[in-house]
Amino acid sequence: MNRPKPKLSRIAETLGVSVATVSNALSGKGRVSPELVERIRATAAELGYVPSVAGRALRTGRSGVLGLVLPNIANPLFPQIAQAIEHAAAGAGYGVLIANSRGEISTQTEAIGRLIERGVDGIVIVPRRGTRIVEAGCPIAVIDSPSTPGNTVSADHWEGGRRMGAHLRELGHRNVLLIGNNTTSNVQSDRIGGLKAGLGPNAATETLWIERLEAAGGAGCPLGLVEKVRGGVTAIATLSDLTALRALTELQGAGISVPDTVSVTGFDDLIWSSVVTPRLTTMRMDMGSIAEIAVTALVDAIEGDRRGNGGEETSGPVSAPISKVPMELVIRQSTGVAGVGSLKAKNRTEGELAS
Amino acid sequence: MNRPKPKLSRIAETLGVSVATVSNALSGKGRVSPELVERIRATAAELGYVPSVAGRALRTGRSGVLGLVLPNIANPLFPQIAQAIEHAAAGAGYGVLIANSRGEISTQTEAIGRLIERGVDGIVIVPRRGTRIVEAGCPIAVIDSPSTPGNTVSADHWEGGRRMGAHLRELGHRNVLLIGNNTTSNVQSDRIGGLKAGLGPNAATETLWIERLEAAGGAGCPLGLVEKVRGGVTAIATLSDLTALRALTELQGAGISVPDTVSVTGFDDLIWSSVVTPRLTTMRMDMGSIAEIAVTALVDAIEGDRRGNGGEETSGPVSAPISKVPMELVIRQSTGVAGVGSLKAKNRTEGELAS
DNA sequence: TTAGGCAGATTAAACGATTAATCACCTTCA
DNA sequence: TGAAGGTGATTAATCGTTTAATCTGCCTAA
Repeated sequence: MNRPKPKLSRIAETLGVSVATVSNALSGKGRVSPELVERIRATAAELGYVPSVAGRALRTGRSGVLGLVLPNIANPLFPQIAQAIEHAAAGAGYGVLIANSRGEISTQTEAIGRLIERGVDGIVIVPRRGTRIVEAGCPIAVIDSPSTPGNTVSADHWEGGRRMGAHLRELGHRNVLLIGNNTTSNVQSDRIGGLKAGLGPNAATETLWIERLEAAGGAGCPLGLVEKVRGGVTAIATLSDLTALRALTELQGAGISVPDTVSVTGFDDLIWSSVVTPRLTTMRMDMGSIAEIAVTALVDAIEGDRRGNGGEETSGPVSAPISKVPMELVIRQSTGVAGVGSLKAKNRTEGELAS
Repeated sequence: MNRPKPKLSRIAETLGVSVATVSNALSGKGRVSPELVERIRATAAELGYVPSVAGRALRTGRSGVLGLVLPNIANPLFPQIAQAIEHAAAGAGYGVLIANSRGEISTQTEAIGRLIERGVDGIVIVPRRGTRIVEAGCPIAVIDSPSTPGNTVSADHWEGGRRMGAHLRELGHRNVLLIGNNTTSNVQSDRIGGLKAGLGPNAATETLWIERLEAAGGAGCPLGLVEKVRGGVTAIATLSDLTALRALTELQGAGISVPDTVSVTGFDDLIWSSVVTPRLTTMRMDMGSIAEIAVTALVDAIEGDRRGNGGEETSGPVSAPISKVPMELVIRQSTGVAGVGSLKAKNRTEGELAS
């Protein structure tokens, strides 16, 4: 059991051929007779040969590693993104190096720098809202929103919003409260725009921004939803499942029934959306497709550098053939027909504990 | 602006010295006169020199990259872990390559293999429950539970449970429902054990396992908490915030007040715990310390290979001086004194309940 | 005076893979 | 018979860094 990491030269001397031939056989590039290729493959497998990434990287100038920069690694959406990117990258033969930018814009630049120093071939980045990445010294795939300049691919947030709005309209909701986090996010503006379009011109909407509310009331302060419901709101459409959850518990804690009295919707289909009671109606992103498109575009740019355009190094955002990926409406239990259990009917319905 | 990636030799010829001297000066290893070191440092900075990871890796045999394997990348705890590990690794000068094992045991082995092929110097792994990692061809830091053999470091889940139990006992709870996911997790057994110890011998406890419940009732099925509360349970201690959330909404949806009628506790302090109403009392892990200890132990093993024990390569789980990190009790609004708003009191005010 | 020692540099050999250039040999056709 | 062409393999250079070994003066002590 004394095999100190077999290298090309070991295979070569085992078979009595040159390293170059072994390399050619394994990569299928040079001219090697079919039967020799077969023998080389066999002994390589037998010896458990694993090419040295370092050696290859040094020679070819490419590391086979992609960087992944996320705006806020603690974001509950992160697992989905990371998993999807990792999977897509692995499929294309790339590894994924992570870096977080902790929401700070300076840290984001620094994180990119660290990745470059580590020799990544390309970077997938979900930019901090309001940031625009232009240059970085290597190809970049930007996942933000279709309305962001330089965006490579993302979910079709506007259309997602529109369909969610339509869903509520079809249920008869005409007085809807919209809740977002902050006004500067392109993703959130897209969703809001779509939501309003889907609800149609006959619906009355009001928009609440949590960031503003908390600036006054402190983090985690009540959103004052009970008053809104008393004021006639029959549906609350949030721009994130986290907010939906916050709304849901605030309402339930006040004894307001969801969805009988008021419907609640979210966005993103986060992990808990399907375990809470009532299970959350939400709009899911197809992270798999998004990741696949982003990684493919990136890899094309990386490998195109070597082949096609002689020496013209891509450096900056790449573009993909498809840049908007449809979202999927997941109808569960938190939305219902408007007016079923209006606040007046509340006492009667709540009495039936066993229902 | 024509700087095609300055390398050592460029600095060398700019100053008219040899590459070796430059290398020595920059690494502080050989013998170089202080003033020359200074000059070399200066021109290196001026030229914007960045060492080639590939070249260094090839020569030293070390890549400066750590692998991170997670049992289920979709786990809501993942962001915290990934962020902490990435931060600790960056502090030690290492990058982090991610790999997910999608919960499958075979995928976990395969993920480890891919990391090794990419030349990682060490691996941090949160093993799938029930798995035991013995060998992998490089140093490994295992983050599981103190009662797992081969564990490197983890939170003190038992003590965390004990303190949570004590908290409930002090509030007067003597009839407590425990909810876990599955019986095979060491982490969960530790927490349950501690919980029972903390509640003391005078408390009656019953344990619910979600995995079993769902095997019969389907994923996301009701946990039947209302009946338990009717049966006299005054507190529900869950082994995860996700479960706590599930319990909380199930109770609230049925019109049961938390914490007046029943207290609910979680574990892990996940992102939403502080935004739901009532905010969740939970037990937080110090992921920062855990990650720091894991990475330090790993780096010691990696760099010790080269120096101390000549040629004796560490390969497999490493151990750390401190292996149990205290958890922090976060008391918020979901726990209260037992018996404040018992179901009987509730019945009297709100009228009789059906069935 | 000279051997020894040391500081401060240089030389040169790796590390493992890729690849352009070259070579030896065999066919084939003029 | 000999030149051209093709096939299958080899040679050798190269990627950028590290590091053991070596070299060159110069200072000191015997």
